[in-house]
Amino acid sequence: MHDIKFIREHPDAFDGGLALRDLPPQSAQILDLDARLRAVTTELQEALSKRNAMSKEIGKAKAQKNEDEAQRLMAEVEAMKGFIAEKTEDERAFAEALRALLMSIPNLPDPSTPHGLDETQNVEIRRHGDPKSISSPQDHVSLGEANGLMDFEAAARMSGARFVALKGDLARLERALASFMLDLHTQEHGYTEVSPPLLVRDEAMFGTGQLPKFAEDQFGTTDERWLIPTAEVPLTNMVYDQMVAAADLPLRFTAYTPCFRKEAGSAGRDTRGMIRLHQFSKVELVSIVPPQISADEHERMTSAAETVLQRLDLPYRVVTLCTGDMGFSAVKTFDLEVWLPSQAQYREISSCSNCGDFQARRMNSRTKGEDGKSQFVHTLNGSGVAVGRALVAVMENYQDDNGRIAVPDVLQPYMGGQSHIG
RNA sequence: GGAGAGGUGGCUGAGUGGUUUAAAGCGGCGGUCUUGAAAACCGUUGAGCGUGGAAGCGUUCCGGGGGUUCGAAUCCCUCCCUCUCCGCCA
Repeated sequence: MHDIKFIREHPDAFDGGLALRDLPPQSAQILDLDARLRAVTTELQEALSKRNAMSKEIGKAKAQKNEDEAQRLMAEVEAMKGFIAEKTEDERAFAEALRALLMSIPNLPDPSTPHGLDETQNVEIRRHGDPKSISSPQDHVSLGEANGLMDFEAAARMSGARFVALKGDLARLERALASFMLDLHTQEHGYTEVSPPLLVRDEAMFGTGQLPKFAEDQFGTTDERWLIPTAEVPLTNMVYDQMVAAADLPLRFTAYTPCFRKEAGSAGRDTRGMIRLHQFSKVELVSIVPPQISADEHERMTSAAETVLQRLDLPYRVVTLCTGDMGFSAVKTFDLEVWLPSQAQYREISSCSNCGDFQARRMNSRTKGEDGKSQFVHTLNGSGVAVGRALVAVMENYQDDNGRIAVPDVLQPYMGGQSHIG
């Protein structure tokens, strides 16, 4: 949600931000609507002011038993009713139109975000670890199915394409990964573990920006709720419509949840394996912070996510998303991409975004600044990390020539000391 | 699912048709006192929008939406949420 005052004062900067996302300028249309809204608001307020004053006179006249005067005034106010009703409706319509327009426009990129059309123009900023040389690596599907631990066919029979059933040690490895990540973030990075609702209302989805534009990507329920596409939604909405005490900030939440996505625009992409499913699990990180520290918190959060890959000894790189690849609500996004031997490339395993006050405006989540004035908080979210893809990465990077998978050292305590799978 | 009670500013909470568009308390801020602090006392303190150089003036907001009325926190309808009891249930 954009600040109309900012657009009034800096229309060129606003359109410049949209241009970075390759969107046409919209400030002129917005400001025209804003001007019409303000004109009708002024008209309405003048009429209401007059009505209120006369209503008080009626009260006085009645108290003085001056019925004739009261009747005369009542007739006069009643004559105003049509005008007030008309202007009230006009104001409502303009305000709704303006709101709908502002709601549909994505966040403005940070000046440091590189300009680009798509993921090919993301900018690598660092690498960590060297890919091991594995001769003719198998992909995770072959490894999993050979061991009888990954069953796409059973999943397809009951649920259709883009689902999987993990079994035995692989199911346990997924749980081990999640436990490891949660313990790391809660014990070393100051995050509070949350077990949140997985079904949310419209308002929550509007708050974080999935609605109104991206309804086709979401699974809705028959009672007008939505399956969460990421725990970012419930974790960020923990402060929905709240005045958060400054002393409580920053709030740092983490959760391990399933995520549900229709992948409507992804037909034909990543159809093999666990890379792109309708249901996957993820450990999410969310920070709610005072505005002035969100850039630092963004680095901190990214670093927390990186620690997961470092402890798992998985080679990865960090990229800054270009404007064309960045999500709707983000000001700036870092992606972590993990090395997948079977594809001989880095694939996204985490996305860490600073949303500035964009989501907070939508949620009406505020705090008191040092000047005592209320201000919108800043929100950040990041995967810490995607558990399904981490499972894929561990399988492929830890495979040996016989198709066995070594259990990473940090996961062995979560696997009852087991050192290999398969 | 059934019955009942509720939802008021950052928080607690009074207020059942008008002449204060929300009492009081807590919290916050400022001050007096003090070496400093605490306590006590005094003052001050909601948000949004419009208008204006500013002071100010106006307007909206008492869970959301709609209605009745000259006028609604207050009356009516509807939805949401919370609590209590009953039913069902992991």
